[in-house]
Amino acid sequence: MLSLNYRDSRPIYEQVRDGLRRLIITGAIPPGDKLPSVRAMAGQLAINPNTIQRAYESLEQEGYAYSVPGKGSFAALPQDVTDKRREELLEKLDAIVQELVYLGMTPAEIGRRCAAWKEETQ
Amino acid sequence: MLSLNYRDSRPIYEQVRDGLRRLIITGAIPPGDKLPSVRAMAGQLAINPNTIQRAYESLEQEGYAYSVPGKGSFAALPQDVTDKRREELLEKLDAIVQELVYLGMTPAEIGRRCAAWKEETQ
DNA sequence: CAATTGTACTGTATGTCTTAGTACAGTTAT
DNA sequence: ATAACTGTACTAAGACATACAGTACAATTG
Repeated sequence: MLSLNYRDSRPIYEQVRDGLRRLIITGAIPPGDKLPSVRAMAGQLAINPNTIQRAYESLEQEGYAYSVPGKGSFAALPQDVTDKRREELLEKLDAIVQELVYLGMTPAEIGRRCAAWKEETQ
Repeated sequence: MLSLNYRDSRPIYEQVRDGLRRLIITGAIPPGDKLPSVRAMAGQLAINPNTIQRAYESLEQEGYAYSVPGKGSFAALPQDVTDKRREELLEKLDAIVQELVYLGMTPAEIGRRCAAWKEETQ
């Protein structure tokens, strides 16, 4: 379900959170579906349950999950959260385009590359 | 010349390095030009000289600068470094496009936005 | 009742970041 | 030559984040 990269400079709990966010946004984990329990996820990834709990807390604070004591944690994907995420990504997109332009690429060239983007190439 | 954001989660030395990289890539600091001395830069930003030295070390390791003991540190922008940077940025671009597509935007829509990018709007 | 769930603690170990201070060799300007 | 600069290399200390270990409790489920 998820994999950790210990060469990555990002903390483990951020890798877990970002990985789950990706699975939720892509629909791999539909909203309402139950996430693995804190202890199960920790055992599967061979890390401390506290680290998973922290990842779930962060994910819940972002709006991509909610937890019910005694029942479990569940995926969520409300409209306002996706709207906010889209704005964040567009800001990053603009910054990257700007630097690419300074590095010699034309906006049209970058635009063609984005428009030609295909899911199966990823 | 540069500004620090203490709310930013990135360490200071990375902010300095990234800021200088940007100034060099955009041409604000032409290759061969002298960067502020470690101590001058530290005084201007009101931080420790060690932190600036670390930023310069990192910048030099990336290839955007070179240092000469007794003389100073200087900007650089060799072709192979810009090529590598462009590859890094294109990878990030693809990842962002992928997520934007899952969030409902079409590749064509994203492509148009990039193609319409204007420097003066930044 | 027993097992599982999320949650909340305490404590410890480790690594990174930053500052402070000192020192040395090379370069530049006086 | 002398003084003032330059990059560079250390040590030491403190603050902070990360991760792990262990324990505990209330709510839910079988």
